[in-house]
Amino acid sequence: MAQKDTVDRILDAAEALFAERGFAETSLRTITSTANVNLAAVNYHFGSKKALIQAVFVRFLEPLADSLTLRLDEAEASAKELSLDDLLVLLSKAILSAHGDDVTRTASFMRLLGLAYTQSQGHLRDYLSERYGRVSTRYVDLLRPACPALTDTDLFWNTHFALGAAVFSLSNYGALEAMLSDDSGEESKIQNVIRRLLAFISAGVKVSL
Amino acid sequence: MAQKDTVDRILDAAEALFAERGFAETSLRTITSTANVNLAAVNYHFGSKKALIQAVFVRFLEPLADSLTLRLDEAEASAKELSLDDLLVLLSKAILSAHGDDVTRTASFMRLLGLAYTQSQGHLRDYLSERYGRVSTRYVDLLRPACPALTDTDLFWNTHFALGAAVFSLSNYGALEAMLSDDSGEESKIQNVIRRLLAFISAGVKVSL
DNA sequence: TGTACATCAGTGAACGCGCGTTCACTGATGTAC
DNA sequence: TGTACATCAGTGAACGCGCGTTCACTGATGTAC
Repeated sequence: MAQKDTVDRILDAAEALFAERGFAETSLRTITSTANVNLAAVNYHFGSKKALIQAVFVRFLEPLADSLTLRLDEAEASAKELSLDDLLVLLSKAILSAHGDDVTRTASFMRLLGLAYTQSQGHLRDYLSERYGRVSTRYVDLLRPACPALTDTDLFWNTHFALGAAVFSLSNYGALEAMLSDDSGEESKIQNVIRRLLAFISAGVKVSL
Repeated sequence: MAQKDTVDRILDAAEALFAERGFAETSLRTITSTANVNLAAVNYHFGSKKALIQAVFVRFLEPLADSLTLRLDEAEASAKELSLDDLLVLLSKAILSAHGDDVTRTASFMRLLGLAYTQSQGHLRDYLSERYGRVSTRYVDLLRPACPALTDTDLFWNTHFALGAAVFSLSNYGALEAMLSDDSGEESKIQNVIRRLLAFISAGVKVSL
């Protein structure tokens, strides 16, 4: 077949359009016409719009969770202590490598994560935390010994500040990049921005009240 | 009159409901019935739903911009150098004092700011940056001498990381607080969280690549 | 002071529209005997 | 090998519904002379 099959075409279009406009603002008619697919195909393959939203997240997060689990296994097997920076680098590598270095797609998916938090997608939050709670808990548990000076409350808030910085800046990456004057050129390339972000987070997370 | 007048009741209901659910997910019917007001009153007083959204932002941001301008005037008149921490404290005091220490309302408004960034409210972004661009540019210009070690690009990205940490964590404050176990009690009071946030930001913003 | 008119906040009902979903249907492929 | 039936991806048209907006209208208050 010259084209990808229907299910993938729907997921591709939905992912891009949701990231661009949000969930409520993207209609099934827009998705299906972008995907060159019949309107009824979404309900045929996924059952509902809600289920389509979940499927978009699962398609992205499943490889990410696998990659993260694998890297954590390796790191723990090596038996040496994992520093905060080790853990940050590990996470960012897992995120970036999970989809074949398609950095743009990763950045645009960050928008979806941001939307999932801000928009009232309760069904999605519950679904994702049920499905990926284990690996994220495991990661946070490794953060504790890496930051021995911090109380649990310190760590809780600092990780959420860090999450906010990451989600917000990556999800607005396109708009932010456009704000920088053209002559800064190389400096704003996304890999550089991620290095900046990691440095920012690394400094912030270590702070205790 | 026993009740506030119609315009204020509409704005109160809209602010709360938008923050809770997002713009597209909140219908005029929900707003007007919450406000005990006729459905047509929104279009009568504001002209359209878009204009209502803008009015909600203006009602909150106008006192904030005034308060910030006043404090910047005072600080610059004192003629002593403003450190990064001086500037952060100044901004957070301006934000918190702009609405009579109603911290909860301030936190819920942060959700609206987050939504304005993530949801496709292009009209809103343009409108707000036209209206409040001057005072925010003035603030950023003061940040530069306070962080002499940073290049403009450093400062650009670091301020946006900081903005992300602030918007995300305050806008999800309710949900995050609920995640903390009950026995941490006082520790999560919002004033404490803001102190934590300022410390996090202060450390992060100083970082250069 | 009294009358005529203008202004304005607010109302109730209806408008057309785009939405997610449903349903009867088609046509291709696979399976049983 | 041939026929009958089942399965399944995909389709076109329609469904009812909730949405933002409009419009003719009411009733109270203010203004002019």
